[in-house]
Amino acid sequence: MKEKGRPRAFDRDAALARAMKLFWARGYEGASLAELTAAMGIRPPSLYAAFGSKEALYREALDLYVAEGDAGIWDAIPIAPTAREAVDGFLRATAIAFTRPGVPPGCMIALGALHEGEASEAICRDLKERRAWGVGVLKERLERGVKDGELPAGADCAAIASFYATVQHGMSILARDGADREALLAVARRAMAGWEGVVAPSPSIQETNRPSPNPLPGGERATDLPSPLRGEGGTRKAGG
Amino acid sequence: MKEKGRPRAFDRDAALARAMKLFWARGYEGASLAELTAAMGIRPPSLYAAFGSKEALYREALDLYVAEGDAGIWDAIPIAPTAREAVDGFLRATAIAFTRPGVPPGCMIALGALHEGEASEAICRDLKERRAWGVGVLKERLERGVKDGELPAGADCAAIASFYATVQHGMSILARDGADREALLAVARRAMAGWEGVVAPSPSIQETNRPSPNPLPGGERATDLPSPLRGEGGTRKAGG
DNA sequence: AGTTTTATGTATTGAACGATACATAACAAT
DNA sequence: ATTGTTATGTATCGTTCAATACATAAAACT
Repeated sequence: MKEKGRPRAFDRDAALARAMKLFWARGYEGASLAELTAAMGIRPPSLYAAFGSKEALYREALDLYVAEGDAGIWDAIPIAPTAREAVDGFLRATAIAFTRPGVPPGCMIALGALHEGEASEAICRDLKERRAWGVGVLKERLERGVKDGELPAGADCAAIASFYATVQHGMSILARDGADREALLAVARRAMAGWEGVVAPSPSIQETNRPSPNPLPGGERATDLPSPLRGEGGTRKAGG
Repeated sequence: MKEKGRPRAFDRDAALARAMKLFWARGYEGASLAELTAAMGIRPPSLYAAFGSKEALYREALDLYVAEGDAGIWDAIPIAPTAREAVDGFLRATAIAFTRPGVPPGCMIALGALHEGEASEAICRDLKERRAWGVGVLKERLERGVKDGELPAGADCAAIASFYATVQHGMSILARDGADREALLAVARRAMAGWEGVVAPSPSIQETNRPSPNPLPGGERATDLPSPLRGEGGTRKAGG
């Protein structure tokens, strides 16, 4: 049975895909209604009738990105034969996905809205949760690797997952800087080249905890707040 | 000798520091003139008289960030006794700097303007160049490590530098997600735990190049463009 | 045919954007 | 005191923002 009323004159899915690519390229705030409607080939009332609001459109765009825009980066992780191959495949797929011709470089979820006060706060939270979801996917596969005896019993799977997710997030910025596929694959290879050390338990004690005398004169600068950063309270002068 | 005319009634350096922190927290486009003037305690004409424009203010804010806002993350790299300690100190300093109380989490340069079409294009380029500068600092220290015999002769210093810079960029996003200092230090430790593998020549051949049968059915998804992403040309209907 | 329902195009809304005009205030030089 | 110069505060400028009012068009239902 058909719908009542005048039928929609545009392809909703196609318009959504166009919107997704624009949000992907420009971020949530960076994509204006004028640009969106132009890219989607429709006028504002059609957009609002079909999607509700800019924010609702963005959420649908995010869902579409997860479903079809990320090239299945995460799909192979749970079913990879080993944790190592899971992470390796994940990073390789990332390098390829972030440099596909015809779509914006980098990850829509990693780059979508990184500044506080930006977007609708709810969108920032949504993106953050989706990033956390990715870490969880990695973590679960790593934990299975421990159960399988592939990884050492004391491996900190949450920390390992966080590390590789961090590498992947950095690859988004690398891609935005114009790095080509080979450059991203090189990063992926190097991340995997460190695998044995990364998955080893307590890398802090095992590898990197020599007292390490800070060679910089005034070595506490990294913890102190330099003068221009200290002032916090309002020093406003002569109220209006 | 004093200046002619009415003297400035506000502390230019303090106002710039306030502007820097707001740009740092919100990004270039995310910081509005209204917010900036409120944070700086001045009115728009004073801002334009003292700094010229929002863009010029941002450039000065960037310079201030590099001079005093990044907690000297890069300063120790050239003078560290070994390349390994240089990178280790760099990542540790990053973890500390990105989680300092009182300043926004993450890096102003990494997060400042990541979307195309955003900002003034020139600012995107400026930030990109500053990121490339950081990679260069790492690369030069690594090359000295090769000369010193600390690193293997065939080490690809540019690729190693790119890898660790990528990790650092990812740490900005991790910090924006609210990760605490210990979480960032854990990432830094794991990045260093993989050091031996990362700096080894040709990690692709040595470690990670087994044929790796893609376990995902339809394994080419990562290279194909799924249907919603294919349409590129304008299919606009019934022009206005 | 007439009513109901939904979609579209034109035009516009109030708010926020970056940036200024203008009169006045505060200094140096004369 | 007068002039020249720079800074400040008030009040905007024109533009763009996300979002709609309204009349019309195109379908289903009666």
